[in-house]
Amino acid sequence: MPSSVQHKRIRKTPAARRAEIVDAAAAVALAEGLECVTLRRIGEELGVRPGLISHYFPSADDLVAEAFGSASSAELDSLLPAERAQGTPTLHLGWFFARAAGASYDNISRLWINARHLSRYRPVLRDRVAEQEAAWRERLTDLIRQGVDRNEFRTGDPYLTTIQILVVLDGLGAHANTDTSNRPAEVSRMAATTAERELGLPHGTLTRSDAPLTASPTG
Amino acid sequence: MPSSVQHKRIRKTPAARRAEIVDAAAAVALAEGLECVTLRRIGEELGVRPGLISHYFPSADDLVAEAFGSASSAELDSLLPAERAQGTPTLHLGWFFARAAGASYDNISRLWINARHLSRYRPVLRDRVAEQEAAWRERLTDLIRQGVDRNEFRTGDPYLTTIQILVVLDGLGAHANTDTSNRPAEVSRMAATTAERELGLPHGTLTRSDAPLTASPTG
DNA sequence: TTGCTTATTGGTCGCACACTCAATAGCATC
DNA sequence: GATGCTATTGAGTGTGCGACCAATAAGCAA
Repeated sequence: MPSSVQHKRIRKTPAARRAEIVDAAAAVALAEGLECVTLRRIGEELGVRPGLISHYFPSADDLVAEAFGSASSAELDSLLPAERAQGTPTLHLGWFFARAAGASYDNISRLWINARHLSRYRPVLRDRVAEQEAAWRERLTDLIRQGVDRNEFRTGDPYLTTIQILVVLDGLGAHANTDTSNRPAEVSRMAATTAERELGLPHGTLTRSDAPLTASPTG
Repeated sequence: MPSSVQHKRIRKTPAARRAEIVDAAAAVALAEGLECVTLRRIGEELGVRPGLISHYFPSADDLVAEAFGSASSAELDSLLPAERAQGTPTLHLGWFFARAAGASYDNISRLWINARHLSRYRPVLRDRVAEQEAAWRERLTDLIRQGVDRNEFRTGDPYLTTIQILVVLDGLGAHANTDTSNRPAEVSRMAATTAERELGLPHGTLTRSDAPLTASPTG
């Protein structure tokens, strides 16, 4: 029963192994933080020697950046799908805020704080953070533009509105590592409130309780 | 010329040495980040052996927390003085936003990101962050309450307004390690705009260009 | 089956970190 | 000027990290 330690080598294609490494790194980054994405830790996670991780990522910084990018873009796809099969922009925006205000979003908030801080020391990660920020901005802007086209939203500058919403969201997420428990409801609603104000929507439009808050807009 | 290395011991009182250590740690924390607050680094900063720092702070975590607390509370005193000798609440709030929106505030934003992230792993720091958050909230709430008393501001809930302002401020500060250069003016003004809206002030009241933006409110 | 490519291992090196503790020397006090 | 307290040193421990590299074996192709 040689199940505890792996002596038998398992040889995989570079593409498969690399994907496996990135997935593991993204999972560790989300659950424990980017500081825990080390050659040893990811190697252990996959039952593989640290040198192998080094082989696929000659610089550990690249792996950390890749872990963040992978986790972030996966979350973005889940939160704001690129192609929206069903539902109106208003509904999608409501779903977005419902999830972004929930406790399940805390891991993502933590990851963003983590990445924004670590950006200070790691240029590779800094570039990746900038790239992801652009991706989130673009995805949200697209949704707002579509809402404007359909006369659901009313704003003179969808891009500006997007940034304003994201600033509030960042501000709310900044405290993911501390309290957030005894936070007034008006504060938790701030992102949605901002969106409603800037998009000319009646107050409460984006936080209707009769909407299926937990359901995925595409599923 | 034994000027390069210090072989001569300089013996100070515990209180003086401790204060010296905390000051150096706070400076390093602000300039280079809390991760750089190490026994070696601070010892080198003071021309002293690392063991001495260990003597005053048996756990390095305590020093890191102290460094953050010291830097944060010093900045708070400078930004929102406890006793305001001159100027109205409106003027003080204007000064506050002027400084908080400037580039010189970036180091503070960086420090807060740093501390909020590191809180994830260090309970001692987490407590200190919570303490400082409370202090900032309290100081700003006091200012707003005073403005309400003098009929300069109009809000039903000074505490809630305070939190809303701080959330926006946190959101703006979150990007201190990345771009912030090509940020629309409306975004940079968001904190002041939020305050004006929530306090019933005419738009522009808190960002008047004729106010002495760089002067300290206490002299 | 044989051979070859290369994915994977195992071991090593240097570095930075916190922490411990006996030995030392500055300085106030007498 | 001698004495005692203790602030300060110096040396050492153990851990975890990234990086490097020769040796090995898995699995495909001939």
